Amino acid sequence: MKTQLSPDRDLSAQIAEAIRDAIVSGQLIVDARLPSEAELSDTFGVSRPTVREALKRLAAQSLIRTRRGATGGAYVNRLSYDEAYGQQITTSTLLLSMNEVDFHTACEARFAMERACVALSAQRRSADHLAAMRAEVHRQSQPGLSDESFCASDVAFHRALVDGAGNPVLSYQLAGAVEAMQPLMNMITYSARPREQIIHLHTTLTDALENGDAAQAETLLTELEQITQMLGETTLQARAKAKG
Amino acid sequence: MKTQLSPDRDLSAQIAEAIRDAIVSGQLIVDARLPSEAELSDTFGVSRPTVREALKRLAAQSLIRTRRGATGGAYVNRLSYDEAYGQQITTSTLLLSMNEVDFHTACEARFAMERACVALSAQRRSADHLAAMRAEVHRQSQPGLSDESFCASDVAFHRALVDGAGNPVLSYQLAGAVEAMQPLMNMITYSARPREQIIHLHTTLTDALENGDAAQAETLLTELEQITQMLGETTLQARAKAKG
DNA sequence: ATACAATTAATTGTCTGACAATTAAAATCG
DNA sequence: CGATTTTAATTGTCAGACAATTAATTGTAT
Repeated sequence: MKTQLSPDRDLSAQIAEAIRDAIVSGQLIVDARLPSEAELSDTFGVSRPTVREALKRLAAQSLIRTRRGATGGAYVNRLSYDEAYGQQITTSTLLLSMNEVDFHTACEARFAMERACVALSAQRRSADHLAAMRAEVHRQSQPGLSDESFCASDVAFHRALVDGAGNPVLSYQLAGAVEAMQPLMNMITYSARPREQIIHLHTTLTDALENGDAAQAETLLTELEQITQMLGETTLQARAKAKG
Repeated sequence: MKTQLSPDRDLSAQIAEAIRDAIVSGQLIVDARLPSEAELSDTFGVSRPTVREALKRLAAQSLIRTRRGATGGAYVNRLSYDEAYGQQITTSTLLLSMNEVDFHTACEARFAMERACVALSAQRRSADHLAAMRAEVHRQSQPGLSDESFCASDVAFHRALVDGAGNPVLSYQLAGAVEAMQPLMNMITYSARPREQIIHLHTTLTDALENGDAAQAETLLTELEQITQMLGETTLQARAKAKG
């Protein structure tokens, strides 16, 4: 662990960086215990508050966890898929909202990525995945469902589709991306007619995966994208009209 | 901003959460200035070090930036694509290394996602993208190139391919994913024969994009994946042999 | 000897108060 | 009016203290 600090940059940031490097490079392995705050103060030649600020930076990225008490201290955290999702989602969500990504771009990206794993899903999806998808389709066809709930169910449907590919890396990347786009997708108002269309496409898509027909599944996803794009456009136009 | 803190959880974590919520929900907009540390201490009823730990947590996620001086303070940060990349890459890299994702899975995910945008690239790639790709192919054919450099150039090539899709969301998601897999891809040793094959596929792939032939581009990517998978397997077998 | 209780030590969490460094604005002076 | 100095506000860092928590150790009674 590098202990040479330059005095002109934030000390806590440099210390956090040094420890992060040690973790990423494998010098500090999972569940390894870091020196106590007092020891770190000594080795880096800074005060304990400064060390603590550094440790909080790392804790914010789920790189370490801390525990009080006799055998307490800071331990290198095994980054779980769930934690990683969470961070990716907040990051992506902020990125999309702050940089004013338009609906069209977000939608295009989402469906492009989904098409990426539909071929694998057609080969590997389990009965559980198909059941989960059909369950969501059923929920979507319930009368009186709010737009938000319909949208949430839509996400769950696509999540099952993605998980069907049986590749955790793909699931991780896509789930993060799809969830991050939720705020944008949530702007849509789903009236009765498009809901019918979407539900029909979802049903057919599930059938296609059951039959291992990847090509048809891709075509159906493209159709879904077109409907979604149209709905988004309509919604935006309606808003612009209400505004002006 | 919620100021009600429960005494049994980390105060700095709760404060960070409260401010983060205010940012994500839009109560605090980009470039808004947070109250000074002294003011935050008062409103939350905690000491300044505690407030500072909370702010460092947010800074670690690039949610705020701080500046010293008269008009200094903590400001809500506009998350840039670069910062978001950086965070996604460290998170994904750690996730892959700590959870022992195998080469096959990582490789499959990478190429699946690349196929996701090749269709768009075939439509939209500019002359600049094609030029960048050809430049990397040229570098790859230089004699005496180290495996690591070859690999880095490979990433640059695929990065140009992805950017060619002209969708910043797609670029962001994919660039992060591809870079995170670098440590795994770097294990490969590229001997002369596979290099030739790869370079040939890269050239043909560039041509396909230039001609707008999406179908052929996808096929070529699949061939590239097969070669990469084979190389990975060979490398791993060689390592296992050397070990045992 | 064993089960249970009290003590102890190590460690993080928090507070107080102080001073240094930095920065922009305000005041001063030529 | 322009350049320089002063001032005020703010973050960065430090030192020392005490509270809270936790596990190990010690002590004690059965």
